[in-house]
Amino acid sequence: NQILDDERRITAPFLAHRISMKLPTSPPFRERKEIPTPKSPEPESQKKSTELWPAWVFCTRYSDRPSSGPRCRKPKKKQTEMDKRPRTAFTNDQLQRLKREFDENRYLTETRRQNLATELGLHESQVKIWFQNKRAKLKKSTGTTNPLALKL
Amino acid sequence: SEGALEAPVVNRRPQYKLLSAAAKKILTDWYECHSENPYPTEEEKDELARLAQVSPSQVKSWFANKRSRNNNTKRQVPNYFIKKYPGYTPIVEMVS
DNA sequence: GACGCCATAAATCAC
DNA sequence: GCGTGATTTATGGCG
Repeated sequence: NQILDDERRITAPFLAHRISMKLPTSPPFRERKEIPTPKSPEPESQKKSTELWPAWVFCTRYSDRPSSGPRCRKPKKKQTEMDKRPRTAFTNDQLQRLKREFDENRYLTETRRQNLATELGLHESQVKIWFQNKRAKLKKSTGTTNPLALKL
Repeated sequence: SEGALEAPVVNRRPQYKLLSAAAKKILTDWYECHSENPYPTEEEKDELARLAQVSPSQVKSWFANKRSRNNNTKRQVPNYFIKKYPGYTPIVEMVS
Protein backbone atom coordinates (compact mmCIF):
# COMPACT_ATOMS: atom_id res chain seq x y z
CA ASN A 1 0.00 0.00 0.00
CA GLN A 2 1.15 3.37 -0.96
CA ILE A 3 1.60 5.97 1.68
CA LEU A 4 -0.54 8.94 0.85
CA ASP A 5 -0.10 12.47 1.92
CA ASP A 6 -2.33 13.89 4.61
CA GLU A 7 -5.04 15.14 2.38
CA ARG A 8 -5.25 12.14 0.14
CA ARG A 9 -5.13 9.76 3.02
CA ILE A 10 -8.28 11.17 4.34
CA THR A 11 -10.05 11.41 1.02
CA ALA A 12 -8.69 8.18 -0.36
CA PRO A 13 -11.48 5.90 0.75
CA PHE A 14 -13.96 8.15 -0.93
CA LEU A 15 -12.28 8.82 -4.20
CA ALA A 16 -15.21 7.40 -6.07
CA HIS A 17 -17.38 10.14 -4.68
CA ARG A 18 -14.87 12.84 -4.58
CA ILE A 19 -15.72 14.74 -7.69
CA SER A 20 -19.43 14.88 -7.25
CA MET A 21 -19.17 15.38 -3.54
CA LYS A 22 -16.56 18.10 -3.65
CA LEU A 23 -15.24 17.05 -0.34
CA PRO A 24 -13.27 19.64 1.50
CA THR A 25 -9.58 19.48 0.93
CA SER A 26 -8.25 22.22 3.05
CA PRO A 27 -8.35 23.30 6.66
CA PRO A 28 -10.85 20.93 8.16
CA PHE A 29 -9.08 17.91 6.82
CA ARG A 30 -5.77 18.83 8.22
CA GLU A 31 -7.14 18.77 11.70
CA ARG A 32 -7.66 15.07 11.44
CA LYS A 33 -4.64 14.40 13.57
CA GLU A 34 -6.50 15.75 16.54
CA ILE A 35 -8.72 12.75 16.43
CA PRO A 36 -7.39 9.65 18.09
CA THR A 37 -7.15 6.47 16.11
CA PRO A 38 -9.98 4.12 16.62
CA LYS A 39 -8.58 1.27 18.43
CA SER A 40 -7.85 -1.76 16.45
CA PRO A 41 -4.83 -3.70 17.50
CA GLU A 42 -2.36 -2.33 15.04
CA PRO A 43 1.35 -1.91 15.26
CA GLU A 44 2.18 1.57 16.44
CA SER A 45 4.25 2.09 13.31
CA GLN A 46 1.30 1.59 10.99
CA LYS A 47 -1.23 3.59 12.91
CA LYS A 48 -0.44 7.01 11.65
CA SER A 49 -0.40 6.05 8.00
CA THR A 50 -3.68 4.16 8.04
CA GLU A 51 -5.85 6.56 9.96
CA LEU A 52 -8.94 6.97 7.88
CA TRP A 53 -11.92 9.02 8.77
CA PRO A 54 -15.21 8.94 6.96
CA ALA A 55 -16.05 12.00 4.97
CA TRP A 56 -19.18 12.83 6.89
CA VAL A 57 -17.15 13.43 10.00
CA PHE A 58 -15.98 16.61 8.38
CA CYS A 59 -19.36 17.83 7.35
CA THR A 60 -22.25 19.42 9.08
CA ARG A 61 -25.90 19.32 8.26
CA TYR A 62 -25.46 22.59 6.48
CA SER A 63 -22.07 22.51 4.90
CA ASP A 64 -19.34 20.29 3.57
CA ARG A 65 -16.83 22.77 4.81
CA PRO A 66 -17.40 23.35 8.47
CA SER A 67 -15.33 26.14 9.81
CA SER A 68 -14.33 24.35 12.95
CA GLY A 69 -12.99 21.07 11.68
CA PRO A 70 -14.12 17.54 12.39
CA ARG A 71 -17.01 17.29 14.73
CA CYS A 72 -16.56 13.71 15.63
CA ARG A 73 -16.88 13.48 19.33
CA LYS A 74 -14.05 11.97 21.03
CA PRO A 75 -10.95 11.94 22.51
CA LYS A 76 -9.95 9.68 25.16
CA LYS A 77 -7.16 7.26 24.80
CA LYS A 78 -3.89 8.64 25.92
CA GLN A 79 -4.92 11.89 27.39
CA THR A 80 -3.90 13.23 30.70
CA GLU A 81 -6.14 13.74 33.68
CA MET A 82 -6.10 17.37 32.78
CA ASP A 83 -7.82 17.29 29.42
CA LYS A 84 -10.28 14.59 30.33
CA ARG A 85 -13.83 15.58 29.77
CA PRO A 86 -14.98 16.88 33.09
CA ARG A 87 -18.04 15.24 34.42
CA THR A 88 -19.79 17.20 37.06
CA ALA A 89 -21.07 15.27 39.99
CA PHE A 90 -23.87 17.39 41.31
CA THR A 91 -23.91 17.79 45.04
CA ASN A 92 -26.63 16.35 47.18
CA ASP A 93 -28.06 19.76 47.79
CA GLN A 94 -28.17 20.50 44.09
CA LEU A 95 -29.84 17.18 43.39
CA GLN A 96 -32.43 17.62 46.10
CA ARG A 97 -33.27 21.06 44.81
CA LEU A 98 -33.51 19.86 41.23
CA LYS A 99 -35.75 16.99 42.27
CA ARG A 100 -38.05 19.25 44.19
CA GLU A 101 -38.33 21.53 41.22
CA PHE A 102 -38.88 18.59 38.93
CA ASP A 103 -41.67 17.27 41.12
CA GLU A 104 -43.36 20.60 40.89
CA ASN A 105 -43.10 20.74 37.13
CA ARG A 106 -41.27 18.46 34.81
CA TYR A 107 -40.71 21.17 32.25
CA LEU A 108 -38.77 24.37 32.58
CA THR A 109 -39.61 27.81 31.47
CA GLU A 110 -36.77 30.09 30.57
CA THR A 111 -37.10 32.10 33.75
CA ARG A 112 -37.31 29.08 35.92
CA ARG A 113 -34.24 27.61 34.31
CA GLN A 114 -32.31 30.82 34.75
CA ASN A 115 -33.25 31.20 38.39
CA LEU A 116 -32.51 27.61 39.20
CA ALA A 117 -29.13 27.72 37.51
CA THR A 118 -28.17 30.85 39.36
CA GLU A 119 -29.37 29.52 42.67
CA LEU A 120 -27.49 26.26 42.27
CA GLY A 121 -24.39 27.68 40.65
CA LEU A 122 -24.84 25.55 37.56
CA HIS A 123 -24.97 26.42 33.90
CA GLU A 124 -28.43 26.75 32.43
CA SER A 125 -27.57 24.00 30.01
CA GLN A 126 -26.76 21.67 32.88
CA VAL A 127 -30.13 22.35 34.42
CA LYS A 128 -31.82 21.86 31.09
CA ILE A 129 -30.03 18.58 30.41
CA TRP A 130 -30.67 17.36 33.93
CA PHE A 131 -34.40 17.83 33.42
CA GLN A 132 -34.17 16.14 30.07
CA ASN A 133 -32.35 13.15 31.49
CA LYS A 134 -34.72 13.05 34.40
CA ARG A 135 -37.71 12.95 32.08
CA ALA A 136 -36.08 10.19 30.08
CA LYS A 137 -35.47 8.21 33.22
CA LEU A 138 -39.01 8.70 34.37
CA LYS A 139 -40.34 7.71 31.01
CA LYS A 140 -38.23 4.59 31.05
CA SER A 141 -39.64 3.55 34.39
CA THR A 142 -43.25 4.47 33.74
CA GLY A 143 -43.46 4.36 30.00
CA THR A 144 -45.34 7.64 29.76
CA THR A 145 -44.64 11.12 28.54
CA ASN A 146 -46.13 14.18 30.08
CA PRO A 147 -48.00 16.06 27.36
CA LEU A 148 -47.30 19.26 29.23
CA ALA A 149 -44.26 19.65 27.05
CA LEU A 150 -46.47 20.85 24.28
CA LYS A 151 -47.80 23.71 26.31
CA LEU A 152 -44.47 25.27 27.08
CA SER B 1 -16.73 21.41 39.05
CA GLU B 2 -16.20 21.87 42.73
CA GLY B 3 -18.18 19.85 45.18
CA ALA B 4 -17.93 16.86 42.95
CA LEU B 5 -15.90 14.73 45.25
CA GLU B 6 -18.03 14.81 48.32
CA ALA B 7 -21.24 14.18 46.46
CA PRO B 8 -22.57 10.80 47.34
CA VAL B 9 -24.93 9.17 44.95
CA VAL B 10 -28.32 8.78 46.46
CA ASN B 11 -31.14 6.50 45.57
CA ARG B 12 -29.02 4.26 43.48
CA ARG B 13 -30.64 0.95 42.83
CA PRO B 14 -28.11 -1.79 43.49
CA GLN B 15 -29.57 -4.91 41.97
CA TYR B 16 -26.16 -5.86 40.76
CA LYS B 17 -26.12 -9.20 39.06
CA LEU B 18 -23.53 -10.82 36.84
CA LEU B 19 -24.66 -12.15 33.51
CA SER B 20 -24.45 -15.86 33.01
CA ALA B 21 -21.61 -17.31 31.00
CA ALA B 22 -24.08 -18.41 28.35
CA ALA B 23 -25.54 -14.92 28.08
CA LYS B 24 -22.10 -13.40 27.80
CA LYS B 25 -21.20 -15.82 25.06
CA ILE B 26 -24.22 -14.84 23.02
CA LEU B 27 -23.49 -11.16 23.36
CA THR B 28 -19.78 -11.57 22.83
CA ASP B 29 -20.27 -13.67 19.71
CA TRP B 30 -22.54 -11.04 18.22
CA TYR B 31 -20.14 -8.29 19.16
CA GLU B 32 -17.20 -10.06 17.60
CA CYS B 33 -19.08 -10.83 14.41
CA HIS B 34 -20.01 -7.17 14.16
CA SER B 35 -16.92 -5.54 15.57
CA GLU B 36 -16.77 -3.16 12.62
CA ASN B 37 -20.11 -1.75 13.62
CA PRO B 38 -21.13 -3.18 16.97
CA TYR B 39 -24.49 -1.47 17.13
CA PRO B 40 -27.40 -3.89 17.21
CA THR B 41 -30.70 -2.51 15.99
CA GLU B 42 -33.67 -2.39 18.29
CA GLU B 43 -34.89 -5.68 16.88
CA GLU B 44 -31.48 -7.27 17.22
CA LYS B 45 -31.26 -6.11 20.80
CA ASP B 46 -34.58 -7.70 21.55
CA GLU B 47 -33.55 -10.90 19.86
CA LEU B 48 -30.25 -10.97 21.74
CA ALA B 49 -32.09 -10.33 24.97
CA ARG B 50 -34.41 -13.21 24.24
CA LEU B 51 -31.62 -15.58 23.34
CA ALA B 52 -29.47 -14.58 26.28
CA GLN B 53 -32.46 -14.47 28.60
CA VAL B 54 -31.65 -11.02 29.89
CA SER B 55 -33.55 -7.76 29.61
CA PRO B 56 -33.15 -5.44 26.61
CA SER B 57 -31.74 -2.77 28.89
CA GLN B 58 -29.11 -5.21 30.08
CA VAL B 59 -28.21 -5.82 26.46
CA LYS B 60 -28.01 -2.08 25.96
CA SER B 61 -25.73 -1.59 28.96
CA TRP B 62 -23.62 -4.55 28.00
CA PHE B 63 -22.98 -3.18 24.51
CA ALA B 64 -22.36 0.33 25.75
CA ASN B 65 -19.81 -0.94 28.25
CA LYS B 66 -18.24 -3.31 25.76
CA ARG B 67 -17.81 -0.66 23.08
CA SER B 68 -16.53 1.84 25.54
CA ARG B 69 -14.08 -0.52 27.19
CA ASN B 70 -12.89 -1.81 23.84
CA ASN B 71 -12.51 1.75 22.71
CA ASN B 72 -14.77 0.96 19.80
CA THR B 73 -17.38 3.68 19.76
CA LYS B 74 -18.32 5.71 16.75
CA ARG B 75 -20.95 8.02 15.45
CA GLN B 76 -23.40 6.78 12.88
CA VAL B 77 -23.44 8.48 9.50
CA PRO B 78 -26.01 11.25 9.86
CA ASN B 79 -29.09 11.03 7.69
CA TYR B 80 -28.56 14.41 6.18
CA PHE B 81 -25.28 13.17 4.78
CA ILE B 82 -26.81 10.03 3.31
CA LYS B 83 -29.62 12.05 1.80
CA LYS B 84 -27.24 14.50 0.27
CA TYR B 85 -24.91 11.85 -1.07
CA PRO B 86 -26.98 8.77 -1.80
CA GLY B 87 -24.78 5.80 -2.39
CA TYR B 88 -22.25 6.92 0.14
CA THR B 89 -20.77 4.15 2.17
CA PRO B 90 -18.31 4.57 4.97
CA ILE B 91 -16.52 1.41 3.90
CA VAL B 92 -12.84 2.05 3.66
CA GLU B 93 -11.07 1.00 0.50
CA MET B 94 -7.35 0.82 0.76
CA VAL B 95 -5.54 2.69 -1.92
CA SER B 96 -2.70 0.66 -3.27
C1' DG C 1 -33.19 28.94 16.15
C1' DA C 2 -34.21 27.15 20.69
C1' DC C 3 -36.04 23.05 22.64
C1' DG C 4 -37.48 18.21 23.59
C1' DC C 5 -36.51 13.52 22.66
C1' DC C 6 -33.66 9.85 21.51
C1' DA C 7 -29.62 6.92 21.28
C1' DT C 8 -25.40 6.96 22.85
C1' DA C 9 -20.69 8.33 24.96
C1' DA C 10 -17.92 8.81 28.78
C1' DA C 11 -17.31 8.90 33.53
C1' DT C 12 -18.38 6.95 37.65
C1' DC C 13 -20.53 4.09 41.07
C1' DA C 14 -21.03 -0.09 43.65
C1' DC C 15 -21.26 -4.84 43.91
C1' DG D 1 -7.76 -3.74 43.79
C1' DC D 2 -10.09 -5.24 39.58
C1' DG D 3 -13.97 -6.60 36.56
C1' DT D 4 -18.39 -5.63 35.32
C1' DG D 5 -23.28 -4.27 35.17
C1' DA D 6 -25.85 -0.06 36.10
C1' DT D 7 -26.43 4.83 36.65
C1' DT D 8 -25.40 9.63 35.96
C1' DT D 9 -23.80 13.77 33.22
C1' DA D 10 -23.28 15.22 28.52
C1' DT D 11 -23.27 15.18 23.21
C1' DG D 12 -25.16 15.32 18.59
C1' DG D 13 -28.81 14.43 15.31
C1' DC D 14 -33.39 15.11 14.22
C1' DG D 15 -38.30 16.76 14.30
